[in-house]
Amino acid sequence: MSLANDQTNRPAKPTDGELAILAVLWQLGPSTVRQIFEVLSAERDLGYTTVLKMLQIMTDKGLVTRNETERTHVYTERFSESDTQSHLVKDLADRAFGGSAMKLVMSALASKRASRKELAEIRRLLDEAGGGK
Amino acid sequence: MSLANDQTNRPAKPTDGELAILAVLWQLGPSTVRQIFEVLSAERDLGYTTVLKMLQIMTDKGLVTRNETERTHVYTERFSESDTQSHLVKDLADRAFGGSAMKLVMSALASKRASRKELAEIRRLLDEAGGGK
DNA sequence: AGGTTTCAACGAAATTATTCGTAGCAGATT
DNA sequence: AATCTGCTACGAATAATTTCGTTGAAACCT
Repeated sequence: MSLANDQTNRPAKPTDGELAILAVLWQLGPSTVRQIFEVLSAERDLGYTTVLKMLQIMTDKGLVTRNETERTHVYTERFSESDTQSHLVKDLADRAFGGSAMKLVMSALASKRASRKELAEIRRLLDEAGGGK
Repeated sequence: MSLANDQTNRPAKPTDGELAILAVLWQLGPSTVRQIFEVLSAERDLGYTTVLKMLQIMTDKGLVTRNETERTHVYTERFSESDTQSHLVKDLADRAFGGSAMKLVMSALASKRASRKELAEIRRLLDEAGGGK
């Protein structure tokens, strides 16, 4: 049996380049290489085939799926935005906050400004979390 | 003039390996290669000279400083734990949360459990943030 | 003094990530 | 049909990161 392309489990943390592509998919939804290239190349200088290659690698790793029914392939994120975000937060908490997501939260709150709506949402989540005790 | 070892500005985001070393420095304070090696090698398999080399690189990058007055050098973090953490949080917010640290906070709160003391601390920070409005 | 241990420096190999040129195919245009 | 355009596949170059073996010097111990 082949070992590549198995990908039943969540793949390793996306690299910076991969995350940049995922972020575009979160914005646009399922997209072609060209659509992703247009967004990314507006911000920084990179070639079309670079994006293509990365998407091929991400497909191998299982980070995205590819619809090949049309000649122009369409790529879709394999894991939801919030799911991936949670994993990234947990990873950072593990590596930089001794495993404490709450310390991470406090660090973020200590330096950042929040809108009224965001503050209300945070309080709500806080009440939920506190209610379980 | 030499370009290496200038390092007046904050260096780029530490790599995963570098962050692992910084985390040990946060735990132990100024440390020798051997001390750091002992901590890291307990968790994963790596050689002494690997740690040494990384610390030499981190010194070049300006992530740590080195005291060479004794034969056994002593390494110290160049930026504080909380400063580095803030930068990492901001970086993740930029890359994975469209620049919103508050979305990051909400993601962390949505999936994590907090202790009573942590919740109280978060509420306090929240009140401070809200008070400015 | 001679042998052993501990250390920093260095170079380089191995691994992982990023970048893109080239080739070939398919569909559209002339 | 010949040409042009847009696409995927592939290989490979480059860059960044991680790894560690070897060397030589300093400190330590008979």
